[in-house]
Amino acid sequence: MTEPDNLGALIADVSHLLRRAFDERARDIGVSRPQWRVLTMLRRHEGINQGGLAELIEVEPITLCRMVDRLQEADLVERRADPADRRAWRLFLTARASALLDEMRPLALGLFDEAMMGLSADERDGLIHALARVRTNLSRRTPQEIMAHG
Amino acid sequence: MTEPDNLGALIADVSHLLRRAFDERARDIGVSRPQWRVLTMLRRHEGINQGGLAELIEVEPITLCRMVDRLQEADLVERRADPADRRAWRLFLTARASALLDEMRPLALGLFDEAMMGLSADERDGLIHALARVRTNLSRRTPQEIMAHG
DNA sequence: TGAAAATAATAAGCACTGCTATATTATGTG
DNA sequence: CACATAATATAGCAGTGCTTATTATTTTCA
Repeated sequence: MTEPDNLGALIADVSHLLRRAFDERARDIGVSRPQWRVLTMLRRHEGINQGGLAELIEVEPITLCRMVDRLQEADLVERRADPADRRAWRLFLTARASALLDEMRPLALGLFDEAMMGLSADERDGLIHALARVRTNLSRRTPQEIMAHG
Repeated sequence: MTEPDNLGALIADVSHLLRRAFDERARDIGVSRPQWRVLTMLRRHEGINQGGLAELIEVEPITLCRMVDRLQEADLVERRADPADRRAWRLFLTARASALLDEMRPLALGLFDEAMMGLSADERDGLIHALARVRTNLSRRTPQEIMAHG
């Protein structure tokens, strides 16, 4: 019964549909999926600098820089001067961002539950395990780094 | 060994990494992942009109309209007047697009193979099956439509 | 039959992703 | 001290995908 389906089309479709579904639900909150990636990663690494965070989410430093511009503009991220390195900013979530992440959490859980509807617990585990492997395969970071930081 | 990983972060990461990997490899060819979605879908439905194709790839008509603008500009898609409905365009791949899809094929297969490296045949089947289910869950189209058209 | 409703495509404009190439400033090393 | 390197930023490009509104055409039904 498995479709003779092409993994490429499948992941392209799923990622498109998931983005749409996420954005629909998050519209009132006003955060995109990539921004949410930044915020959740930052929550686990408050005080990190931009280069480090860029590496964690695997975008170019300039890309993160501009995302942070917008997140700062939206009062979600705060840049504080690094006392030890005058070139660098240290990044922090604002209170507003923490509140927003709390607000989004049930929304996200609901969405992912909806996405996995009809899959057994074993199938869900298998999916998550397989995706984690795919992530490792495509990442430029080492598996250890991913395990350790997200 | 399964990570206590959040499906949302996982799919967000995988879809980001896959986009990056795809775009890197497709750069010389000059087609983005969403454009490739349009072209491969169109190959199976030549002569369809814009509204129909928009529905198949699940974007708004205006979104597809602008994608077709660019694809037409790049000599990849041709708009022909519909003899039966003067409001509508019928869409066709150009010879250049067919050649390009042929060229991309091994590239895409290689990428997806790299993405699934280390997964057994059973795990790959499971992944594809689970993703197909997720796609159905998130789609606005009926499962029958998806099965029938892609 | 002829006015109203629906449909196909598009225009204008917004916010965003993510990139390359380059510049600025600061740090560290031989 | 000079030079390489690092952290960030500016400018500009091409693209996604949306909302709202407009034009032309076709369909519906009173």
